[in-house]
Amino acid sequence: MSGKKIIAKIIDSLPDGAEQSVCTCGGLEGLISRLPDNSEIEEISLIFRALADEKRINILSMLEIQPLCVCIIRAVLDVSDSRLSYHLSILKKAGLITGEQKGTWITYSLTEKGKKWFFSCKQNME
Amino acid sequence: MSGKKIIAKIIDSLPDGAEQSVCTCGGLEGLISRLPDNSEIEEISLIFRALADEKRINILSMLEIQPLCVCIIRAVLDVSDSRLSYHLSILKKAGLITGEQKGTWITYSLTEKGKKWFFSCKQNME
DNA sequence: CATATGATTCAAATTAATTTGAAACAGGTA
DNA sequence: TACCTGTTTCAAATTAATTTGAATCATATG
Repeated sequence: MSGKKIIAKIIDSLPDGAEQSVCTCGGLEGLISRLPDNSEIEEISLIFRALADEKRINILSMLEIQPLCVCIIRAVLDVSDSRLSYHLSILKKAGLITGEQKGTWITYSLTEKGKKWFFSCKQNME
Repeated sequence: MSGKKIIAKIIDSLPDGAEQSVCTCGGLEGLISRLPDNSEIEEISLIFRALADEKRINILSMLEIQPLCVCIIRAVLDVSDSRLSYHLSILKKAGLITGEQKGTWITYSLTEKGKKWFFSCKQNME
């Protein structure tokens, strides 16, 4: 079934007058065409899922002050090693932080992406 | 146990040299004092949890274009009524959208908060 | 090389979020 | 009133995220 036909079918299922209410954007078709594409939506929600945890927000808050080794983060947050590693890995996968080995220790810091997102978060909370 | 004593205990548990690495922010104590407080952290993660879902990002994208009734959103996203209601309720609880009854229909739109967060999300994705 | 320490990985258990379908609710109309 | 339609609510089932503790890895040092 073609795109046009699918849209026609959707419109058909709407109550009377609903389609007309979509007036400023080229109807249902215009609406659908202006949604972000799937890969972008996936990337956005990967980042938001990474940000959607209190421990991880605390980690970002600490790293915004200065790069820190795992043991300091661990001490401040009072969590187990493996639990902290898990949260760090989520932030790393989302591209918000990066870790650099320095001898035995690993020092984490915000990436540019991490700084950008955390900064706008802070702004929006003001 | 007092705050100072707790911090002293934490420092005690750190490997040699770790505390000295926290140099630019007044040591562990300075670090802890600069973390956001709990209520703020909770509010932030409520918002991020609301944003951490692909359907909900799509909903916000649609509402950014114009206010829409439930049946249009439902048609575009192709989800069941109850599933859509669930996602709308999450966004509403986070204060990102608001619904206004217009006759039989309910029209949802972005709140100021919703616009602010969604805008900075778009900016960060550029 | 053996050992110690900082950090990660893995699988199992727990907890939280999402989906589903049935039932209920609310406004409009005959 | 009774009914229809758009929407929400609820409980049960499913799926995803998080936590836990043991095992492993990696680097430094005796």
